[in-house]
Amino acid sequence: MIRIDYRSGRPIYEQLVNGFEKLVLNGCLKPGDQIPSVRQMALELSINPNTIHRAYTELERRSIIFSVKGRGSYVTTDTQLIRHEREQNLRSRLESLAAEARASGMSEEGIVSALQDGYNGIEGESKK
Amino acid sequence: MIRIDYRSGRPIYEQLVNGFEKLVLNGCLKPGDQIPSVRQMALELSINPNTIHRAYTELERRSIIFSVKGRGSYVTTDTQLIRHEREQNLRSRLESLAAEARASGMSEEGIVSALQDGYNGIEGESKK
Amino acid sequence: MIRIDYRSGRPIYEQLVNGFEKLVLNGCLKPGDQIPSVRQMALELSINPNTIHRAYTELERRSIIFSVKGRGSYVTTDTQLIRHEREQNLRSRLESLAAEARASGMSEEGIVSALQDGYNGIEGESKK
Amino acid sequence: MIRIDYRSGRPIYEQLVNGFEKLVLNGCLKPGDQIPSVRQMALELSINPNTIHRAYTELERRSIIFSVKGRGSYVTTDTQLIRHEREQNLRSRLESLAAEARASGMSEEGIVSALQDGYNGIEGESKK
DNA sequence: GTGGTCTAGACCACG
DNA sequence: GTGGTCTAGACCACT
Repeated sequence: MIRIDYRSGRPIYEQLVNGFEKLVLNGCLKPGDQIPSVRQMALELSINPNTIHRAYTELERRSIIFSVKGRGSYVTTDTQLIRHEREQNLRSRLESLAAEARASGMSEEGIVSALQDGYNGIEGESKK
Repeated sequence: MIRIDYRSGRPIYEQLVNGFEKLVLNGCLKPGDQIPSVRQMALELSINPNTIHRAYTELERRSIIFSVKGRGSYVTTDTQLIRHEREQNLRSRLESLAAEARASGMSEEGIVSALQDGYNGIEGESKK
Repeated sequence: MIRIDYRSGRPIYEQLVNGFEKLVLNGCLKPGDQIPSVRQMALELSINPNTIHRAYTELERRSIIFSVKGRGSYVTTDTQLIRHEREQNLRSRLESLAAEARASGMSEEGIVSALQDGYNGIEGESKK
Repeated sequence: MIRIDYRSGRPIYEQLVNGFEKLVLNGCLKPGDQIPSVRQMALELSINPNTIHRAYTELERRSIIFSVKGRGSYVTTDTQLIRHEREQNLRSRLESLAAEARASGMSEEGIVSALQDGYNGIEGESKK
């Protein structure tokens, strides 16, 4: 479900948080879905349970999941929040892409035009 | 220089091609730079030389590098082409991001606004 | 179907690519036709399957054929593309013949006149 | 110097005649050059000397070579004739190419334009 | 030493 | 069965 890159230098718990966040925003994990228990996850990935726990705590802090003592952890049922998160996520990706495009000398008009092409479904073969 | 993810299922040669392409478009590899020889690369990554060669062949087909028998392989000196590729690359990423945003129900105005914020350097601490 | 000249020094895979390209532009292979499988071709010509595969890959890159995993390889159904390729092919042959004629001291008028004779069907028994 | 394709079905002597003709028109064989003796040629190619002889006879009939009893065979010194042959050769190739182009539906203007591009040295990369 | 071609044989995913 | 990827090792041409 989630793959960890141990050589990337990025903290494992951060990779877990981003991984789950992505799955939820994706729709791969739907509101109310139960996610694997800390122990199960630890076994699957051969990772210390404390690391998993730290990731789940952060996800709960962000209200992306909620945990019920003795039962397990579940994806938030607040679809409003998910939608909002998804939009925030897209916004930040758009912003940084735009910043990168600017740094590469691309004009604002060029950026907007590319964006509109994508929005209006001009199926230019993306680079894959 | 380039890291291969052996578990991703993506062909190694493809990861190599994309990796080098990124380094060149980045500017990490500059026009005229010599890139590691097929055999050296094979040793570094513990990959069969044929696989490296396949990647280099594809890169040469795309005019991103050129190879000289008995000498080695070099980044293209055609800065025009690099600039053009970089712009195409940004364009396609913008387009697919816009398409994804649309699929998530984001309005066109929202997209353009996020984009302008990024372009004009509003440094929203992006989450990732 | 295609004959390989092993003593020519030209790579086998290149001869295969040119051979198939010619058959398709000729019309000997029609849009949608299935071409022999990699293994069958390898047996027929007593050539390593990898070499055949390399040729097919290049043909697919040029959109002259397309391959379907588990099914086989087929001539492109894009007749537009075939027509365009055929014209490009003729153009480049005309250009290089004209360049050769010029190098041999033939006048431009002479070339155009020969060309018109051929176009208008003066069936001079050509020597070959 | 000349390679024979035994599987092509074209008579060997004809391949020899065309081969020598090409070498002379090329300039690879210059006026006055001695060409290999019938016996030497027969040994080199492992071909019956009679076949070689037949080819030489035809070449002599066309005045492309001349033979001196007891001495050997030589390329004609009549540069006028070579030039003329070369031009005839080019003419016939132009004619048949034009006929082929017409059969493929190419317009006369297109043909003439391609030809002029080649004549005036527009170095479009030829297809190789 | 370099890149380029070819062979041989393995394993996978697809149908 | 099909195509696709990868490995291993050979030989060549070039410098």
